[in-house]
Amino acid sequence: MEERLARFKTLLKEKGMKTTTQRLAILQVLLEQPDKHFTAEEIYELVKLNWPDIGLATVYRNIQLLLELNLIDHLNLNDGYVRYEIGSTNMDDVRHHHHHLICMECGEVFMFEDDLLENLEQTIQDTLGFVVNNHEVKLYGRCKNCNERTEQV
Amino acid sequence: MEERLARFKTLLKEKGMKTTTQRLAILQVLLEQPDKHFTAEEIYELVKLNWPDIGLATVYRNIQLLLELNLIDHLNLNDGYVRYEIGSTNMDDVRHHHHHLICMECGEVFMFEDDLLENLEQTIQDTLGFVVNNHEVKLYGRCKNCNERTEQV
DNA sequence: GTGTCTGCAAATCTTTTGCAACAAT
DNA sequence: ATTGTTGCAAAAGATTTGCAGACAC
Repeated sequence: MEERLARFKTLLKEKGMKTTTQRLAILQVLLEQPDKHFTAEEIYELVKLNWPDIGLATVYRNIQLLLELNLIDHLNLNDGYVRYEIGSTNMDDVRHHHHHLICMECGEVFMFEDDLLENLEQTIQDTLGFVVNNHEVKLYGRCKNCNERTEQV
Repeated sequence: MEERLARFKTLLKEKGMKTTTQRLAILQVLLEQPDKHFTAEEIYELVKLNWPDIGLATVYRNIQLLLELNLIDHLNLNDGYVRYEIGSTNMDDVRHHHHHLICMECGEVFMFEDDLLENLEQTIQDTLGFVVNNHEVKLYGRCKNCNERTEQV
């Protein structure tokens, strides 16, 4: 957790950018709950708890920065908000493909890791000449809790 | 192609809704180019060619309707627009899972059919109790054309 | 004729941008 | 001291909504 903050500071220095309290606070919020998917507004509210003077525009600008530095990923659930979560790429550049299970009943989002698509990607490359760099998988359905609740009726 | 229009009219009648020229024109645009992914604005422009008085709000309202009737699907490329395409569910309720290959160089979107995820869905159901109804897969990379163009440099 | 639908304009809502003050190096 | 960054307010841009007139049935 701390290594990510340190890495962030290094990256900023390399790019001639400044290490501000707001920047660190925003990344910290994402780091603290790695399985959450926050909207910009939610990040704003959380940072405000410790830093009441932060502006929403600052949150947006720094989310953009964190995306460019590949420290966070974005997730679109098609509900009008873009959500953000701590990135999946480690320092050793091993990308853990994690995907999302979205419950259509309660809206909860679960994550799971899987590299099953690698065969498919090779097939696509061989047959279509399309080289796949990254993928995004979302599975929609009903989660365990919601299923159990229904069964009891 | 015509059967879809007929089906649309039937569905409208069943719901006590009216068959308007605008509604048919919008669906027609989507039907005519099933491998395109139009934004609302693009649909609006295309319908205007034959029906210059249509309003953008009407396009949005009827896209919503077509989504609810499951006649079209939406696609989000994270560029600020939602795109729409003719749905994948046939009259016989067989869902052809088609996914999207998005070229990060030229922006072109290709489609491919695949049901490889069915094993995975069963595994998820068995291990997590999450029942998957639908899925969305996007693969990002570089298309054949863009790869060939680079090789020649 | 009745009730839905349309086009227009205004409103909404998320995200971006301009700018003067401010803070990090 | 210099230059990037912030907070605020205004702008932008996609989508939605209210309403009076128009159209389908």
